[in-house]
Amino acid sequence: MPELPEVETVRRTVAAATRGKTVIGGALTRADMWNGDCAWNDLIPAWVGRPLNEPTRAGKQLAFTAAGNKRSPAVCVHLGMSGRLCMHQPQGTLPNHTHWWLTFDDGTKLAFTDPRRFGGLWGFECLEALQAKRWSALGDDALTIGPAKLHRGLSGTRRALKAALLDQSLVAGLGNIYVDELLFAVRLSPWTPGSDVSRKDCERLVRAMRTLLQKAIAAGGTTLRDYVDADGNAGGFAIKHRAYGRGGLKCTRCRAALCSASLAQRTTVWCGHCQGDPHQALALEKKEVL
DNA sequence: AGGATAGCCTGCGGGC
DNA sequence: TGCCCGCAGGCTATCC
Repeated sequence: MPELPEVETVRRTVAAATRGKTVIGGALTRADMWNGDCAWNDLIPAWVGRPLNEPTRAGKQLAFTAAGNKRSPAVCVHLGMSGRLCMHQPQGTLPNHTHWWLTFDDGTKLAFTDPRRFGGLWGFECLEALQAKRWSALGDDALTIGPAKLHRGLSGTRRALKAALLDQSLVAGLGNIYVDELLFAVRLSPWTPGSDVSRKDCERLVRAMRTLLQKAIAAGGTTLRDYVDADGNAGGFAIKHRAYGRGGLKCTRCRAALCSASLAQRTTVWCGHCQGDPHQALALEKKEVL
């Protein structure tokens, strides 16, 4: 499931795979996957005959523009749960559930494929419009947010730390996997109320967040099920999960059995011994622990 | 108005 | 073998 490192890996591999190529056409085969205020049919003529710029990323979203045109229309791609952006050879058939693609002058295609359709596409008249109308709702990117900003965001809420970190308007790019891994790494309970997280903890969170995400990017993204980069490669398994998906297994630090419960509608795994806090028991009384 | 919660959607794996 | 059910989850809409 694409989170920040996977999306960043896609961004880099798409950039490399489309470099030097010119857009000659494309197709949108599922109109309901397209949103925003610039229609696909109005956008594509402005792209034909031009190469793509290197895509930009905000959190888990990518933006594409065409080169050689200062006010090129922009397409925002959000992969959602099961979305993929892959290059396909001229003779290859596009996979099922391919909703949109671009064709390049060498016959290759860049295709957006999303079986579950939790992802989507948004067209805007230019990159600035995309940023103003869509990305303005995002918090600072998880790779660049500072401890002060994070602390401000958390201090105003009593909701659980995990729920807050999943909130893209607070910090953009984290998903279920990396939040569980991050909280395990810094030994904070996912149930800690946001406003109980100290400034010092925020400094540790920011440091650990950058380390974790950068390691995952260096490994080509972590992979569980659906994710592949633009070349169709699964992410490296160099990043071993220490919390995510390990409910009931032994903690790699203290050998205690890892706890698993639902928090913010997400399966959440943590070590009740290493990450325990006074709020946990109270919070869990209201929840059913699995 | 913050915060919790349903619903969207398909593929896959476990159980029978 | 094959079917059915439950689960996976990012985000939006809706309700409390």
